[in-house]
Amino acid sequence: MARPVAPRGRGRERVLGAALSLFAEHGVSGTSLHMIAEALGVTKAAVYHQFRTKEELVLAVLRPVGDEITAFMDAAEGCPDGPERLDAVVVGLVDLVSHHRRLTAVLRGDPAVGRLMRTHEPWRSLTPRVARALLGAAPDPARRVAVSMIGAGLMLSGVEPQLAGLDDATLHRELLRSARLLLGLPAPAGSA
Amino acid sequence: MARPVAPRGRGRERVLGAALSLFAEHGVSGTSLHMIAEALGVTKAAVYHQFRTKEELVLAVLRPVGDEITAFMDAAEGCPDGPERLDAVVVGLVDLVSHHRRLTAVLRGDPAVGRLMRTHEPWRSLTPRVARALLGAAPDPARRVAVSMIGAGLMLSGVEPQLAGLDDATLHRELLRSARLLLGLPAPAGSA
DNA sequence: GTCTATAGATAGATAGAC
DNA sequence: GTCTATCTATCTATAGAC
Repeated sequence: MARPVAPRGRGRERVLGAALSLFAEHGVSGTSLHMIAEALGVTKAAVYHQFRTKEELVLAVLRPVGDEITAFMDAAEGCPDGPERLDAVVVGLVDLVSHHRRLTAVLRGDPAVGRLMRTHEPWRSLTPRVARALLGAAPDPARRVAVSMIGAGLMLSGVEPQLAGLDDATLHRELLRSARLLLGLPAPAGSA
Repeated sequence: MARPVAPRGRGRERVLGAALSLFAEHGVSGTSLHMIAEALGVTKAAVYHQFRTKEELVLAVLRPVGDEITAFMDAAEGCPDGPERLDAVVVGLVDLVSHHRRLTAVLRGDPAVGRLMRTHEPWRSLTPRVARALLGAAPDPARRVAVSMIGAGLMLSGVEPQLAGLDDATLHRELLRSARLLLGLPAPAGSA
């Protein structure tokens, strides 16, 4: 409709890349538009040409993660409730962290991002869906704590210096093992 | 020595309490001295009378946690290296989180605090001590991931909404169970 | 698409009166 | 110990030239 076909050229992607790097290092609140512009060798005004507000920029940075979560949640909710669906969600989250190691860390940690996610789609509806899938219908305290630890551990693993040396495949394998262990999920038949 | 006996009166404690609440809700970077002063019904200048800089205030807020970590690390390092020492450190950390539920969340998450801890004592020397005790001499990837998940899970549990309803004792029990599970530590004989 | 320039708000921090 | 007042720097955001 009113949306011009190609508002997202090369410039837009460059801004998103620089913003992600700086968000991961300094947090969203600790990153100014001046810092982003400086990293690109341009001025703030050039960044504002691509994104009308900082909020819009943050949401654009987070968007690939939201898309991927939506995709695997749609798929997981296709199978009946139970351990299989739970495992599918866990695998989806671990895939996500492996694909976007620095990006996922932006989600947790900064309360400003948390507020953004509580007020904007797709996060507003996505967050409860994921929580519900992991917790089940009537979670006991043990399950609540396990889910909390998995969420925190997955999201912060992208910026944990101790894990920086691990390659994606190793990180994926060990995160999945730990998450399944916490949830009491058996390793599937095909795994080593 | 040169330290006057009572620089820390009631006013100082009030500032620390308000700062902690706001740090836990908005993060350190997201909390201004104006917000702290407003919560106390005073002006910024009154806060600056108690703490010369924001950095000094943040370090003062974190101090009780540093003291407690120092104490249990000193005790744990008294016993020989091995599963017993490891378990002692884990118990110390879980105790800590239960004692200072909101406070521990300030430690992780905000990169500004991370930088502060890398440059100021006791954190500068304390952080590697804890990491070394949890990781052991030659940690494999599995151990690294488990330790990372424990660290993230413990520290963020204080602000996780899903856990807000749990009382301290329940939180303590379940965090300890999960942490031991991840590390392959057997529950001690006396536990239920 | 990028720039200069600037507005308006707010940050951390200080000076000095009471 | 708290205040008013102020400084300086930086923040988000906008206007308008090139």
